[in-house]
Amino acid sequence: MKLTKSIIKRKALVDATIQLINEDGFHNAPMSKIAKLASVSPATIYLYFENKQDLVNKVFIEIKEIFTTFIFETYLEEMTVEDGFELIWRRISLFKLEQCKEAMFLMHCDFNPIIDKKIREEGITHLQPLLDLWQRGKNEGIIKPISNYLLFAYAINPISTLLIMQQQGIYTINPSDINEAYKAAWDAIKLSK
Amino acid sequence: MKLTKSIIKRKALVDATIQLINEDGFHNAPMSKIAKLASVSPATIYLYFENKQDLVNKVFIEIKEIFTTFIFETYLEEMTVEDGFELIWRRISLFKLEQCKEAMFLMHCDFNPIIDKKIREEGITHLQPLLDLWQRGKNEGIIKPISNYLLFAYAINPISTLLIMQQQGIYTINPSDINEAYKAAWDAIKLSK
Amino acid sequence: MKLTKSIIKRKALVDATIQLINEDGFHNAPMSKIAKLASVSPATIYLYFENKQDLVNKVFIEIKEIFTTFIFETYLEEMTVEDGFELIWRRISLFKLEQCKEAMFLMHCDFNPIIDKKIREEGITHLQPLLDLWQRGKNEGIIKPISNYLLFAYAINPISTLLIMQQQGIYTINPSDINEAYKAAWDAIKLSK
Amino acid sequence: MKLTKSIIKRKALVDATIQLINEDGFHNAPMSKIAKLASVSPATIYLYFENKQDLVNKVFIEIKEIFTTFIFETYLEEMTVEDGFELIWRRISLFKLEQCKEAMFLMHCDFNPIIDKKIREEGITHLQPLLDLWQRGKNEGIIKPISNYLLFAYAINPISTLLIMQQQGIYTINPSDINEAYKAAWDAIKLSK
DNA sequence: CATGAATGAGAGTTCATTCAT
DNA sequence: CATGAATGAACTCTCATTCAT
Repeated sequence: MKLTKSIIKRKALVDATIQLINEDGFHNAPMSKIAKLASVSPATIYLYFENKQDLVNKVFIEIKEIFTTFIFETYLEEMTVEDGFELIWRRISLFKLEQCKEAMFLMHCDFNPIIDKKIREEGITHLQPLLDLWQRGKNEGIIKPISNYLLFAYAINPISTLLIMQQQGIYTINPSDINEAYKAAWDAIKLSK
Repeated sequence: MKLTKSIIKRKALVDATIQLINEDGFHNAPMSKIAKLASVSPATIYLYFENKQDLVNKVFIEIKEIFTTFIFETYLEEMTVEDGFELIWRRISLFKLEQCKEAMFLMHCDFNPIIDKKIREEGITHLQPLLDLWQRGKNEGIIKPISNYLLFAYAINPISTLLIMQQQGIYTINPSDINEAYKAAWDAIKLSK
Repeated sequence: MKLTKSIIKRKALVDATIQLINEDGFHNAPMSKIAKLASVSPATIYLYFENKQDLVNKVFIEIKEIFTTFIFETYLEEMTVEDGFELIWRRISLFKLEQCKEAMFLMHCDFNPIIDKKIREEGITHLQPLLDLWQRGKNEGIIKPISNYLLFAYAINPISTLLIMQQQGIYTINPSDINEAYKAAWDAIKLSK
Repeated sequence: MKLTKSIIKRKALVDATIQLINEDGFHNAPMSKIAKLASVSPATIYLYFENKQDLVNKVFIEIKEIFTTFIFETYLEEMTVEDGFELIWRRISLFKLEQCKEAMFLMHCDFNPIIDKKIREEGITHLQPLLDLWQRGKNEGIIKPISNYLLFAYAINPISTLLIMQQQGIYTINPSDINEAYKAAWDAIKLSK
């Protein structure tokens, strides 16, 4: 796979978009600034993307894909519910902590009306293998028989809350937090006897 | 008497700001649109607020104050840790579900760089009575001995996640969810023997 | 002559106008600022003046009248040309140095297109007694037989140049300058044998 | 070649600025009007200048430089004091009469608080060769031993007064005036035996 | 007479987008 | 493919003026 000049430029644009929207918000991330950070002309953006909306949409879709691939990369359907959940949970946390620029960008888009409604309406369907695992857990009496959205809100999203607070400079996540966070996530959704 | 008119106009501006920033984001909520929704001239905004930044800052501070007052209104320090926590938790949920415009606006501001850093840096200090309660819970061996930020992320914030998803039209919270959510919150932070 | 409340307010407005236009220029001297400095409501200005243009025009005319009255107050037509000129010259200088706010304001208006053309077209006709004196001086062979405008430019206006430079903070007029200035003025216009 | 177009547009903007500020004053010379007179979009101004203040500052500095270069272009330090002074004086007059738009603009800026203080504080230092000449004249007992600012006010600035009056339509400079003006200037500053 | 509140019109400025090269 | 120059539209904000009281 040859990395032509074009691909490099496109990548630079995607990275610049992520960085600037994270730092300054969608407003205050003008095309000219994005272009400058990517070291291209503003006009060049329009060779790769239709317009600003399309740029943000495409970046969102691509990053989300990378995220989804990453978190399920090591997951096997044969795993037990608890093992599978922990694995996925730790992959998600790993991604959010190590690729936090990308993770922050996804959260921005989830929350702000900056990407097209249609794209955002997919909701949590990209987590399908996790949803399937939870279903299995419910069937086996291991996971609470509650809505997937509740499970998501209590088991998956809190780590994002921590990340946001860290990004805002009001909290610093330290290594032991991760284990404690996992414990809390599991306690929140597991069915106690 | 003379103040009445002013107060009405100011209130209309605050409401318009909340609604438009919720719907369209800070960008795409131009002063002219805010003015029109509040049925005043754009110039009138500047009689009540110094500029757009000041408008958003002030709305944030005022709504946050209303929120904080509301959630602790019925709380008494004599309550047991578990009773106190449940009470506060339910007041928070009640506010977020019934005054969801205001709640959404607060979340917008917590996440986006649209209000001044100094104001946002207060973090979760406005929840002081809850933090004190948690401290008591930790001392009594009832609450997990983990960071308040972790407790917040797992016990308080998930309800916001649900609200956002509902606002986005991808989920509808139903009455039984609230009880299940409370159970999950408590399971996540309580110290099991 | 009773100083009613009205007259006091009008005077305050005139003074405020002079001060603000001197300090900040016509632009940057908004009606609201003028009103505030005069301690009245913006609306009150319109009880005394038709609009901003009218305000500036009237202030100009009134100050110019005060100036003209002052500089000829002690002049007698029986004086010799040289005595009469020196007397008027020194009265002009005295006014410009001691009532320099008012003097600066007149200069502003002479130079800027801020007062109505018709009013400014009067030119130097308000100096009629001086022009008459110069005519006498020309007839008597004491003053150079050149245009009154030239005489004005060389004998009267330079003191304004000094005042402006002082106001700008690039020069400080000291007492001996006045005598030297008078000497230069006289040398410039007197007819040498 | 590529720069040509830019230089043309920039020049048009500078000219438009001079003309409009002369005619209407700093106030009443809105960017939109300047743009229209220069036949460009308002936004284009901001490609060449940071803002309105910067535009006026830069125009002032550039015109002043042209003026200074012009008036000393034919001057030689070997000249006698009287010859040198007459030469410079006549170059100054020539510039003010023939490039009167530019000359008027410089006067506007000298008088009004429309350019930055720092730039205006240079005062008459741009006339250094003339100031040196005057010093020589004082040493040789040819020029009155008085402040350079007095010399400036009486020998150099009066021609501006005439120009202003002409611009205002209340006087018309005729050719013989120039010689008479020079005579008056010299009489005002030369030391009589 | 006097006012504080209100505003329409227009100021300076920015920005997503286009186009000649 | 890539660009710098250019722009119309829209933004935030100001101000001379008015009006209900």
